[in-house]
Amino acid sequence: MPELPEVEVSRLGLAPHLVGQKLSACVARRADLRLPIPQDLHTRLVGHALTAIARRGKYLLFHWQTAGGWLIVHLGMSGSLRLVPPETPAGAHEHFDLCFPDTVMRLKDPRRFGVVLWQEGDDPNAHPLLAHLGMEPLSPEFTADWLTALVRGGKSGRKTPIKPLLMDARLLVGVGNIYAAESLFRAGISPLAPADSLHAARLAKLTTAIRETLLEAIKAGGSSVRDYVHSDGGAGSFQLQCAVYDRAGLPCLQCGTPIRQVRQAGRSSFYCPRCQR
DNA sequence: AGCTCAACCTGGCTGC
DNA sequence: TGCAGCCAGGTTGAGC
Repeated sequence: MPELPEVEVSRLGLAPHLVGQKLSACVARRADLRLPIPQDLHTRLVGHALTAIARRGKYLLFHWQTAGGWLIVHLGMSGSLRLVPPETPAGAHEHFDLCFPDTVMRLKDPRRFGVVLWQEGDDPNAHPLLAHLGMEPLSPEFTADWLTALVRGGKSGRKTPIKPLLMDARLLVGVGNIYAAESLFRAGISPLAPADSLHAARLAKLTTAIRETLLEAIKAGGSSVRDYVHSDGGAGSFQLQCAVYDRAGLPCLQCGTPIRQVRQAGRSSFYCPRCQR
């Protein structure tokens, strides 16, 4: 589930309940997810108050100022976080807890592609997994000029299809398979279009489309933030209507042409062959 | 340098 | 009903 909007919605839902609270326990029910879970988190963090929850790309960053570092959480493909009452028994695939006096933040991740890490010091971006991350699409620096320079970059421009380029976290963070597809539809650009074949005006449109798609998804999730964080069902509560993603063979909402599905860089892409060129 | 692909896991759906 | 096969919202490192 988790692309940038889902991570941001989680952050918005968790922060009011957790920031300022003192940690009473930290529980890891297994030694690793995609990577090992640091074993000394309990010792490091118990008794310290959570200072803030930030986000970089799809990473959630829990700042512990008095403990002198950051707890880094990535939800992978199947991860979700929710708040449960203390003493709630952990169910299947619920691998990690941050326990506070009044509530427990519980990480569930069936596929275990997620990550729980510790970064010492003031700068979470010093962590090797964060150090090479690209542009934040919701930052003011994400502009048509930036994207144009990116696709024109290198010796001869980037020939790669635009969709895998958008999903390359070293270039641009937070845009996964769903939002790449939806943004390209909104911009009227085929996912197959070679990146450097797109003129500035179309890239400007794409920049806007990406920002708007992400913001609308956050807003849609935001209206149900409490449900998301508190519900047992968890991740299902996002209301965003997809125009193309997972709609292979169904009529385009704009022109009625059947939505086409192709494979790019090992991932499914969905697009309208008439609306997107 | 730039791009594609396999691998990491489990669960859910489809089709025989 | 059972089971094999395939697919899934991410990321990394290897290989071409």
